[in-house]
Amino acid sequence: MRVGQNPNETPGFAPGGDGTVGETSNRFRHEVLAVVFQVRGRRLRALLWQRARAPFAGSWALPGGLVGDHERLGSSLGRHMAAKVDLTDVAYLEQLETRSDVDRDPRERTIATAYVALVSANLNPSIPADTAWCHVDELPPTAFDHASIINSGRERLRAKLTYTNVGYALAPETFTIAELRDVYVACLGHAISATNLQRVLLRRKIIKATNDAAPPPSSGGRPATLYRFAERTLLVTDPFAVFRPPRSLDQERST
Amino acid sequence: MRVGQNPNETPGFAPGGDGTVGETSNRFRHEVLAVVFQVRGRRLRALLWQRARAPFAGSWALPGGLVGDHERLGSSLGRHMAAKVDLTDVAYLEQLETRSDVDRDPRERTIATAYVALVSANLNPSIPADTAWCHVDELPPTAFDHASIINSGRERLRAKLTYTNVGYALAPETFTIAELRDVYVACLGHAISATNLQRVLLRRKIIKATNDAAPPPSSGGRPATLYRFAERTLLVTDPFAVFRPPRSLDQERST
DNA sequence: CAGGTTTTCGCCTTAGGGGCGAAAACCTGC
DNA sequence: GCAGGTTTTCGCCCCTAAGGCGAAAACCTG
Repeated sequence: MRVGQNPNETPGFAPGGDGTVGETSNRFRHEVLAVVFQVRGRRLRALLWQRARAPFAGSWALPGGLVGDHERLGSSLGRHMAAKVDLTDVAYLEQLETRSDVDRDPRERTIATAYVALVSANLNPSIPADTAWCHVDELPPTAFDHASIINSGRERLRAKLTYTNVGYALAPETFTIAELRDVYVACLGHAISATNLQRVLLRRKIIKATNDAAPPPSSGGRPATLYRFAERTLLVTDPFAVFRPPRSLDQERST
Repeated sequence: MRVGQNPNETPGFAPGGDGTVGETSNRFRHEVLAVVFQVRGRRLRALLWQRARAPFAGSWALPGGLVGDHERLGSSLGRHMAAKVDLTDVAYLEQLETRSDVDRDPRERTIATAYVALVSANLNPSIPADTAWCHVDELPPTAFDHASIINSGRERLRAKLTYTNVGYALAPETFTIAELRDVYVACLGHAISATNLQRVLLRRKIIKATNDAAPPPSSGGRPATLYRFAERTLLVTDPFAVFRPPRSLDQERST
């Protein structure tokens, strides 16, 4: 699979100019942005708010804001996100990337560091009137480079879902395999066999069965076992055993 | 495998203070740093330079520098790196992460965006007198938070080496399996069977044999076939077929 | 209790990776 | 030229992870 060039990476850069021409300040506004994902109605959605003022009045933007003088990026993000969503609902947060296009903000040059945040599917946090959970496949008109950032976030989420247990941050505390499948399908964008998902996640010891079962729907059916994630901190399952330390192989780290 | 908490991630943030107290400027110095990796003498090494002036005089630091008013991060990095290494030698560049500790620079608050750069093992670029290729397992005293950044870079490199073809940026144009094995061993830090490496990389179509062979060493031995990477742009090989689109499975993306 | 529905389990197949050990292809020294 | 040493390559077999499918289990309603 060929990977699209991330607009943030610059493999073929040129030494270019001096960078320090004329009167320079070399100080920049810095903002933090959050791509807050949640699965609602079997769709992957991102939290956006509608801008009232220029630039991009009427367009939808990621929650975030300017970094304060004595703030770290993470805590600044927390401060700004608190205005849009209950912070206790954010089960996972990870730095995504930093965007530096000179004119990404038409008012003044602003460097942005984006994060990915995940909210469990069962939560329904109260959000301000100007915000909405937008289906990532049918985004409304977006402001700045936020659409591109959302796409980066989706890619990150998709990747992490396949080789880590981040699902714990998206799924409810307990869930049936069918419900978990819906979460995975929404994030990955393609069909998944519930049978396989169950076997794989069980073998990897990522989820485990509880003693409870979910009541079957009114249409009948066998009651589904409730499962839960074994750990609620990030664990990665190494793929590709070639690149794992071998079980028995003479240590060839000669000097 | 449990993953250490990245110092950059702040899962349990608190809303905290206002961030905008007293006289605020909300403008920050921003620097770019490069973790330039190369495998030399069967060891993974990073390019560092020794600081002559305070702070951290005598300690070793990553190449980089301040971002100019009209520069993007990538081009700024190119400008600064050009002072330490020939840019045409950098075969791969990728943004790593952004550090924002308030006091990571004792002089003035400086936000740093780090990149990972890879240089082919066969190259021997001329570098200034104050720089050196430092073995990542035996780093000299380092300045700022650079040691921590180098470790993040190592982790990124290790991961990407296992599920992409980035090896093309570290290995020579053509190479024997034994030479390639040495590159992988240096980066991953553990023994690897040359037999397996060959089979796996060939099956994944990441490398392919040339018609040439390398002359055997004076000690004798069968001459080794020379291989080359099939592509010299980043390709990822998906692990975990569960999370791949199924070959045949009814599209369950019901609305 | 028959028929419908949903989940779960078991069996088999396929694919990717790992470990040998033999064979191939070169060297040097006698 | 040939024996012995060295390094690479290849073939054979095993193991683990994942996928497909169908039967069985466990519920519902009428």
